Amino acid sequence: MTNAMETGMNIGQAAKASGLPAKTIRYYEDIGLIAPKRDSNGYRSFREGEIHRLAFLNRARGLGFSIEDCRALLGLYDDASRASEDVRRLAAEHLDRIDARIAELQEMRATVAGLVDSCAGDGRPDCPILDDLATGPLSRHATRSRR
Amino acid sequence: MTNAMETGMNIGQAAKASGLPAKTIRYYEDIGLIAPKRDSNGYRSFREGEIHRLAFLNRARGLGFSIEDCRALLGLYDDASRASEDVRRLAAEHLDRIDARIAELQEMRATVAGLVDSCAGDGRPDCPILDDLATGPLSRHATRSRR
DNA sequence: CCTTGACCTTCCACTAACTGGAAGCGTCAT
DNA sequence: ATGACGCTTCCAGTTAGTGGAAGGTCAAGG
Repeated sequence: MTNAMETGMNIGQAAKASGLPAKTIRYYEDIGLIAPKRDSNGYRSFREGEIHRLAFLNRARGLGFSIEDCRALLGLYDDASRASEDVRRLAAEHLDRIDARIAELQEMRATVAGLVDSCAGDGRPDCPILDDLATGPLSRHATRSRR
Repeated sequence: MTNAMETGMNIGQAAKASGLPAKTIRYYEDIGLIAPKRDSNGYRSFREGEIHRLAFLNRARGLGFSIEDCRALLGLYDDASRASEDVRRLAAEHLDRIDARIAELQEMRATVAGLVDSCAGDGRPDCPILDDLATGPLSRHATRSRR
């Protein structure tokens, strides 16, 4: 049997229960993602609902959703009359961003791997990596798509 | 034959020639990556060497090297007695970081793609995405490797 | 009662790599 | 000389926290 009068966890307990560092929890309160009650001594008091929200945030952030995405997701989570379409769209857009980022990184990877391969990596100064950086194509601001 | 008295480009020309925005060039000077001379009117004056360095930076940044990596790479570039080993190691470490990041993103991608697939995305409120976020495993601070 | 140590509080500063904008000269063509 | 640019500096904001200082609170032990 648990106590009838649930007092709520303090931030250290909430951190353990949610998996988030206490600092991060305070930060999330600062930016309005959560709003725990305070005890008479000024300590934050987290109960089931808040812990849940924190775990939700931990998971969403772990999947790479931005803080603003998380804010929107929590809003939808709280809204019983939401349309799952809205949630799905948010996630699908995030998926697209992940895919774009992966593609970008894979392109970098290919180039950098080529450079590493081309370099002897010995004590001599000759280095195709530096040669390439010095004379290779201008990539970033010249060719990368604007958004 | 080019002019015997090279005057040097001003920042706008240097931006065009290097592919970097003027703002970024000023920033690179601030943090000590370049040190262009000044004309009598206070304008920066870039010549071949500086333009080259800027293009080098543009390319290295485009390959994802950090500013500090770039500083080190430029240092090696300037050092005729460098060992290509040092350059190669820098690049190889960067490659490892890229690979780690790609792996991380691919894991996110798989999970997010699964969530998107599972959601009807219609007008009804039922949403497996929110359900998963609310109850799924705590990923980030719970399981991710510390460094 | 007092102290010690582990919590908790707030607030300020710092991170990476820029980007935007304001205020104020310089330059050039009309 | 007037307007349109281009250049200068400096300040602020971006993302998502993290680190640390200064100080209040609480439970246990002496």
